[in-house]
Amino acid sequence: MSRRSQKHDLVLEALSHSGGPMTANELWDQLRTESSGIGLATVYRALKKGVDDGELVAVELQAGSVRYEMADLDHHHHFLCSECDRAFDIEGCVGQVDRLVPSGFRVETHEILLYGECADCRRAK
Amino acid sequence: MSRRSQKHDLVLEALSHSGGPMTANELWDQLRTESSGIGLATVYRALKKGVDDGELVAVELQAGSVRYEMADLDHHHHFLCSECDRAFDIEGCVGQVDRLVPSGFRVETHEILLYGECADCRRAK
DNA sequence: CGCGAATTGAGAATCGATTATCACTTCGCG
DNA sequence: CGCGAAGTGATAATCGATTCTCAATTCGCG
Repeated sequence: MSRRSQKHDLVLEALSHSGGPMTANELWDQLRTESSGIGLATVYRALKKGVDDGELVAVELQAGSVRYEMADLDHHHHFLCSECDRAFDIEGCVGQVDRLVPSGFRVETHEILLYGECADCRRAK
Repeated sequence: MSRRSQKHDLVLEALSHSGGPMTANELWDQLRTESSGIGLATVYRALKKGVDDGELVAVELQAGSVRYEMADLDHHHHFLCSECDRAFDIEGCVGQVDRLVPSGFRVETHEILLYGECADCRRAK
């Protein structure tokens, strides 16, 4: 269960503490200024391996940016701040989502995405 | 209220009949084989103008692809087929979505996205 | 310590999506 | 018909995201 390398650990570590899914770039920004620093390529490598190993999942909330989150989280959804562009996890789920689907279709999963302004950005005004 | 050109009409026309939001490429594929043909650049121009004029809205359901739909549709959501990658409109909405949001956040809008297999793809098996 | 394998970082290369360019065509109108 | 403005299409250029390359570094282990 030990992770292969320190840098990969850094990435998974960061994701397990973040309050929401992060892009490669966000992770890089955060990690490169910390203690040891990290290269963008390494962030991408860690993310890819994480997904391959089933530890991470990719979430696509926007065109142009794939975010990643830990695969073992409970069912939840996301909030995307239109101001700072950060994504936040949201607990809970509304019921009966699946019954919206037209007959003949088969639902595998669903995503609920709330758009708006996060607490930090509201406070900052 | 008359639209500026035939080609722009073609694009809006196609979108008003599609059962869901479409990408520039999907529109191009569909329109270039029809009667008059159309260039990809023109599709993009029509989409941009449509959004600027408020007739179209962009919907981002996936990383890497922006789709467009008519702006005057009733509140609805989307189904994305994991097989053929097409998007479909879904009528209705579950209630109380907004109450999921953590305190301090302000929700402007929301999207519900169902993933699965569409009727056509299921039938084709 | 000392070697071979794996990891890393910086930057180049690539990739798909979108936009810009420019010569040609079409349209509105006198 | 004849002109100028607007629209169009093919393709080149651009853009941001991601991947590749390769030399340097670090790690596991005898």
